[in-house]
Amino acid sequence: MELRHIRYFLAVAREGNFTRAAARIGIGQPPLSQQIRDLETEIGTALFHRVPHGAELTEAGAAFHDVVAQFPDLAERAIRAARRAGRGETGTIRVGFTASAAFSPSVPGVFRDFRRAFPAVEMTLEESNSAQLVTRLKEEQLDAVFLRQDAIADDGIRLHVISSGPMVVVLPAGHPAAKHDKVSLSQLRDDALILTPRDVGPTHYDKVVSACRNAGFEPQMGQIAPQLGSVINFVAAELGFSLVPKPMTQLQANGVVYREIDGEVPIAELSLAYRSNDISIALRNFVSRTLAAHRSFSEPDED
Amino acid sequence: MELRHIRYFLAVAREGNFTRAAARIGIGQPPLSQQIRDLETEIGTALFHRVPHGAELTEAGAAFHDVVAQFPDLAERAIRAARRAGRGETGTIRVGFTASAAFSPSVPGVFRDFRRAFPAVEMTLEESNSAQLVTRLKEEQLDAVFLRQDAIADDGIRLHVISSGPMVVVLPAGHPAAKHDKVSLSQLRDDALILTPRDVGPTHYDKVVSACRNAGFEPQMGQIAPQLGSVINFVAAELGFSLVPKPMTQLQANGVVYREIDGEVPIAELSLAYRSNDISIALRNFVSRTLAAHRSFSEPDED
DNA sequence: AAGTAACGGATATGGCGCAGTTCCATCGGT
DNA sequence: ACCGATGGAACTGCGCCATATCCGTTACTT
Repeated sequence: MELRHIRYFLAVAREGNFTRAAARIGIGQPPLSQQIRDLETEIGTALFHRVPHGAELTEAGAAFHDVVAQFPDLAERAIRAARRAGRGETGTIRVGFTASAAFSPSVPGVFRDFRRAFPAVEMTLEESNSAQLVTRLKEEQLDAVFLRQDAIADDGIRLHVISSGPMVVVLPAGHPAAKHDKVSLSQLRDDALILTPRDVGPTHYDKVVSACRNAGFEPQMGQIAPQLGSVINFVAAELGFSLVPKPMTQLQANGVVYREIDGEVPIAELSLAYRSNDISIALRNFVSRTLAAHRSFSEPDED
Repeated sequence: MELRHIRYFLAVAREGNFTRAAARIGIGQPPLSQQIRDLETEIGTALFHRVPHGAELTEAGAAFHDVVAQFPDLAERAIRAARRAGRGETGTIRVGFTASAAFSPSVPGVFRDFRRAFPAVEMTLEESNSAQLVTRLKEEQLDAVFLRQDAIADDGIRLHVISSGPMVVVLPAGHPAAKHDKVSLSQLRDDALILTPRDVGPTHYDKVVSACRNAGFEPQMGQIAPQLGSVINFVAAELGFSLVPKPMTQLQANGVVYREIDGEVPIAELSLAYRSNDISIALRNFVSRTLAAHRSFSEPDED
């Protein structure tokens, strides 16, 4: 028995007449009659009761019909499912991001854009710190991560810098330097520097420490902030200052101000990282859309 | 796409290897490779990722597999359903019977036997009087009926007498004639005769009246009993006597005795009636089993 | 009532395309 | 170098479809 037999059977059942069914199918009435006869021989019982004006289903035919009626739709569904999967329109991708990446204007835009383009792809999001994101990426617990890092020392991971921008100073509102639109880092040589632990975000840590050294002073390490939100809170508590990527200015708090840096400005990169092997089609779509989106608005360079 | 393609696809998916799959199917590896290639061309996306040691499903292949994996079982189920229906192993039959038919030893046995032989046939049972059963049979509300009638004047209905037996007298325990093992009907010439209305069971009615006339007296019509159970109750109330088929003796009541008839004994037939056109296979099976069962124990004639 | 036409299914025959066989080349892994 | 696996090419046989025709039933006309 083939799907052809089922299609022919259903056509006759629907028309109640071999001749009309044959016309609808696009073959002649004699081969249709023969194909149904072959099917009845294979099954071993008549499916149609031939009458002068056509044919009616027998009880066996009705029982057969009850099961096979769904075949055409199922066959169509199987083909559509394969096609959609082949285009990456279905599947799952697990994306991680750091807190500061989330404040980037483009990252939420990428999520929104991708959901709209591929609503049937299940995209799960997970916020964590850079080090943990990289670990989970390597352990195949995540498929892609946005993080503020411009390199990952692992051949199995691809990393694209998708945007970059200046860092800014975040300091207490009552700080003398807060009166100025721009702040020279050297003005802060006597203040404590608040950072997240180096092991959770080494790239950011090292860039901030280098910026201070380039401004001529060794930073006095202040309170260690467990996460980014804590950095802002500690600054509000007048425990010191910090440097953050400019998009962080969205995170407003009482007693906190952001100021541009007068002098050499450290740059914060935003990157997309993913494993180089075993990329799903959905992930491939996600990466290419993300890179395309950032090519369109990351040129020319912002500063 | 045909079921052949699906069978081939599932075989490769299962084996992870075209050569082994071909061996399992019973064709060569090259035609299998070509058939899968044809399927992939029709769908428009690769279903397998060819690797040195065989083949793995792509995401499209996995999505396709999720839907088509059920096809072989569904195809088998359709064929089996058709075959069962063709053998009358499924379907519905609606059987009616009179109260006194139910007291026949064989009728419940027929129901039990048929249910065991064809558990998937839905058999519904309905008790009613003869006239109503015949009406419902003609109106296609019932498929077969057991009734105490030896003829039905309707060419569209087939009737088989499946058993017959003597009637017995039912009279009050205190009746003078109750002292004897056998009772001559003429002993009851002065007693009232209790019967169900003629229009609900004309055959029984006429046979009883004839029996009285053959015994030399015109019966005095007593209380009209709306149904058979009422007949026994009225006799218990000493309102008169009646004649019933012998199996009715199972219905015992205080103050009631059954006595065989001394002299010419009227006979009660039990018949199976059904329409002669449009017989379902399940009904055909039911009728043939009922007739076979009664041929085995209705010979020799009981009396 | 008889003859004729129309409708519908089934049988017979021939041809073309497809599925399967056989042989062999290529590639990757051991 | 050898082995296992896939895929290409040539060939063959079978199955599906088209065409012609027959048979049975029903409806219509005379």
